Amino acid sequence: MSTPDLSLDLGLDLSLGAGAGQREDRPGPAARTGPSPEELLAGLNDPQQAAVRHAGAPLLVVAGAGSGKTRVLTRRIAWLISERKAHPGSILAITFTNKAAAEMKERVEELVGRRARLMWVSTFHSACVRILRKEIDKLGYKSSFSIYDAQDQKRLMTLVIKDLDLDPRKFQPGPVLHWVSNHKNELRDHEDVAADAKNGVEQSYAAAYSLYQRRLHEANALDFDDLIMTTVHLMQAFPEVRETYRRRFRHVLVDEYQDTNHAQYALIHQLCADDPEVSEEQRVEPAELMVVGDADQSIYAFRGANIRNILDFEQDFPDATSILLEQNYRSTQTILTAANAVIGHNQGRKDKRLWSDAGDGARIVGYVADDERDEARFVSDEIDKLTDDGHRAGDVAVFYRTNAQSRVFEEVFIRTGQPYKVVGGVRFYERREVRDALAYLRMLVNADDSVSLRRILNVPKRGIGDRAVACVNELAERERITFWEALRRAEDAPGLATRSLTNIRGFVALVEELQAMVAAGERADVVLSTALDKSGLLAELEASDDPQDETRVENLGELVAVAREFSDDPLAGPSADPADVDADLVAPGLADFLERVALVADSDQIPDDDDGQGVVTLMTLHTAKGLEFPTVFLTGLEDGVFPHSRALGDRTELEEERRLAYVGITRARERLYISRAVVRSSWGAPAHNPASRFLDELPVDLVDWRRTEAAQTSWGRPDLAASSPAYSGTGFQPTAAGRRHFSAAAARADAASKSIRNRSVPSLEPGDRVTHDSFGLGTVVALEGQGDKTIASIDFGSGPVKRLLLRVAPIEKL
DNA sequence: GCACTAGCTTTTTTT
DNA sequence: AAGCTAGTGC
Repeated sequence: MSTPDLSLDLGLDLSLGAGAGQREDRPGPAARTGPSPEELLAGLNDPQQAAVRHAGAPLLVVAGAGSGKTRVLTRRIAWLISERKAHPGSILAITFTNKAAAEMKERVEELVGRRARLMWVSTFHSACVRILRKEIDKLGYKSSFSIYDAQDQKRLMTLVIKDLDLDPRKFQPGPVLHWVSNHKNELRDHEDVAADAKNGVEQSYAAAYSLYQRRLHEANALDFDDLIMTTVHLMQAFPEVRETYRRRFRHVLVDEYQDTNHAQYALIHQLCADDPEVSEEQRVEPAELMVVGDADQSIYAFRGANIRNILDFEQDFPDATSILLEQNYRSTQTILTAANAVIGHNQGRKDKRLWSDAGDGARIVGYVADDERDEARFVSDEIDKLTDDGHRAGDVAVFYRTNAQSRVFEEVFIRTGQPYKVVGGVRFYERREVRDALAYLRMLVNADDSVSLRRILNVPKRGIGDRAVACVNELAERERITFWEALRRAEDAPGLATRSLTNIRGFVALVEELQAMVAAGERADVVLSTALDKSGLLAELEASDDPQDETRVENLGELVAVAREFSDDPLAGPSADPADVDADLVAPGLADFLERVALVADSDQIPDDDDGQGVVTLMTLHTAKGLEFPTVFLTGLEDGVFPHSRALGDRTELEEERRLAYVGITRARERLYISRAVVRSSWGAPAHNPASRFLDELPVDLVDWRRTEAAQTSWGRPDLAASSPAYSGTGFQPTAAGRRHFSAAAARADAASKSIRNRSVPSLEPGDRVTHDSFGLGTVVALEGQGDKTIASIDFGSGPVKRLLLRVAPIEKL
């Protein structure tokens, strides 16, 4: 098997050319001599140096939070290239996000120069797509395959369940897909699963898996899990493909190894373990493997990550050695002690204690809020104080367990004028109009993509309804052709109305015109704007008087801008192997753009730290992984919220929540704030949540409680609040989550409601002037409800009229 | 074929 | 609180 890639870089790699180091336009990175060994090891402690220098046997680096693993990874790659003369094209580094990949590449490039671009630094998914684009024709797919995300999967699975006539109450697309996903992560295809089905229910699930997979294939599409599973199956089925990549990648590095699932493990194993199918004389030394991870930060078991991969590394790869990094360079000792204390409550973990010589630093600040709004106000006030003291807002992050919790922070931050950015949540690429636009593009690249095709067939409305679709579908099935082919031959469709036929012809003409543009290699942004224009999608939204559609038009404009930027970026194409001859010369195409869009992660959207003051970043704890901030607010520490209610009854899930807490705490460099709300409205109704059990696991003396429950509930009579009789039925419903803590929760709730009742509800009338603790001066517009359920609508001048529950709102009548 | 509505599920975390 | 489905009336 040849290794063509390795010889192709010379034309590109200016830094190897004679005298290239003298070029004055690009100082530093491309320096001729490259870094000295001393430079590459500078500032690293002993175990870090050992990890950089290690050669030979598989290596596990157990890297505690903040122990400098990114540095170790980048230095090691630079070391491989510059000291061990590894060819950059022979290095495969797997990171958890695209952003991490880009940063790592950049840093290595700073160290060893431009030829670093030949490395593969990417996520598992991107790397697999890259391989599949080249090889998947061997499995009967076309290289232009679509990548289906959760929404596409759901749509397809819904159709499958319907087609199989399964009881929709017993078989919902969500759970079925989850089940399918688990099997794919275990590398079990639909045939394996069908063979093992033990009862009727399992047979139905297996049948759904089967048909779902067939539909995917017909649509020339793969879902997220397929990307990994198919790559592994490809290598298993085609030894020559396996050998190509085994020969090519001499060094494989995997970050966040604790979050790999079985399929990802198998992929690594294919590349880095001995190949039993190859005879002695043909045998190639397997690639050198280094994996980096921390079992205490494993937080993705819910999507198939297998913590055993890291725990069993030494058994899985014979001769493996491991290195432990315990010194933390990020946080104060106070923060680390807190983190150690919490994670110490997990059972059966390898003991590991982070330490720092950065000093104790400030105590952790705690706050018990009345409700989630009060909590957000506290956070906002504290950020205010911090920025007054000269801290940058960009150094502050607010973490929460679920995306829905971002809402209150947004509302309060808008009020207080605190600039912020929410990472993740309702994602840009998941908005309806954006998905419509992308569906056009996807079916232009891959006309078999029936999910996309069906999505846009009648968007905007062009008079092709269910009836017409059914007729065309019938034709497609009868003639065993794709839905798109059937559309083109719509005149053969049985029972199709003339009117529908005309409309379909119009649609087909539109698509063919756009396809011709794509075939001619037109830029992604140009194809996109033409599609928006000629389809009438944009016109329909512009003509609408729904105010939401205005935003939609803006979003589409934004999408065109993203596409333009992408098309202008010569390094953008993620699917192009940088070692391929002309990869550097060919502008990224429409397919590359779609791929980028399909594989973006939330954390890829984190704003770059520009030199200004920056803005506060809001995100879930999961998204926060791998990041660090000088100041961190860890919010919603309530049993039922964090830990999440669905984890409360299960020890392993609870331990995963605890690891999530550990991740959250260890993101903080200098200041950590923890907070919870006594009352939190979720799903409309307010609920009383007991304190998170994780709070009890923190050493008491580390936390400076600014406000405690006693302070808020007693209203000057702490003795009474503490000893009040249990639950008095004032509308309080203990959540399922809180039931275990029933008596404590009940006592707290009772105390809380007492304090509220003790507080005077101001009697107001429309027209009254009031002040609100954070919204300021306002005018009462209307009142509804009676007694302590009274809700006042108040206009605070800026923004929409607020509806506030007087019982809890911090309002004073003027 | 389409617009409208009532009712239902949904949220845990994400590549 | 919002999006999606099924059902109904035009």
